[in-house]
Amino acid sequence: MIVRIDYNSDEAFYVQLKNQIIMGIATAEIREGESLPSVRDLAELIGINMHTVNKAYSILRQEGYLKLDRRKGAVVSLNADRMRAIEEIRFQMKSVVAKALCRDLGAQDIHKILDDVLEEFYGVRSVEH
Amino acid sequence: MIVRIDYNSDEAFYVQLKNQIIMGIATAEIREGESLPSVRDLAELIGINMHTVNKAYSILRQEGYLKLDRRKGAVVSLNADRMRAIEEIRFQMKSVVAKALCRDLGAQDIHKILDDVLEEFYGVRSVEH
DNA sequence: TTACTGTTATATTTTTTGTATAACAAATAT
DNA sequence: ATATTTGTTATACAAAAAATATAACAGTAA
Repeated sequence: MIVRIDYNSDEAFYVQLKNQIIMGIATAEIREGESLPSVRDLAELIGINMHTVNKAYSILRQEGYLKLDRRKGAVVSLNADRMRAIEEIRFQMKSVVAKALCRDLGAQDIHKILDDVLEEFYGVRSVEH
Repeated sequence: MIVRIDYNSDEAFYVQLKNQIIMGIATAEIREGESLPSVRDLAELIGINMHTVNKAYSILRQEGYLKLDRRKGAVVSLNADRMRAIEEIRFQMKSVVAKALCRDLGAQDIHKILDDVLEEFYGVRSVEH
């Protein structure tokens, strides 16, 4: 699992980390049941504070991506409220579509972009989800 | 143009405002050449500070959604670098797709969501873009 | 003139973010 | 049993971002 923090980004460290872990789960780099590095290890690995990693992990648990266990550490466990998750996805999709429409992209154009991104993901994924 | 600030959101006021204006342009509630309320008016209308509105307007200009004119105020003017805009759209689309894949949504499911959102937009739009 | 535009400057307060040090309880390993 | 490692919590602090407040300027329009 490759994690890279962009110090020049306008996104907070914990947000970048959170999103990259979601990417890792989506691409099956990290699979359900597997553990992530401990908060201390990952913090030292990427050169940030322990509590920043802990914040990302906590939010990922709250949003239903992880299960935090003292025994095994942070384990991928996708048991979120699926309805709530899809609502959030719709909300974000709406934002993307709005920007696309502003640039005079049509429905076909946006579907094409979605297909490109999907292909990018499927190409990376080692096993079907 | 309806603008609504969610005080409980984790998004900054100026980000919420920025996104809602983009939505307004996408749905053609505000059309190219039309003016938005002045920074002072909009600030008072939604109950936030003038500078917060000004920040949203400035960023929207920088990202190529508005043209700011002392005469006419903030005018919708979509003359952004299209390549750059589409890159940004792809980046955000990638984030959406990642979350969707984590919830075991397939390509068809995501295309369906996209279609729903598009229909929502087209339904609202008074004239073709 | 008078009033309105975006814009800039300055200052202050509040919130968020990131870091630092420390400790606790549960589980694991040696 | 001892030592180590887990997530977790608490506290404190510094830095940055966000939001507000007041004021002023230059261009425009009625």
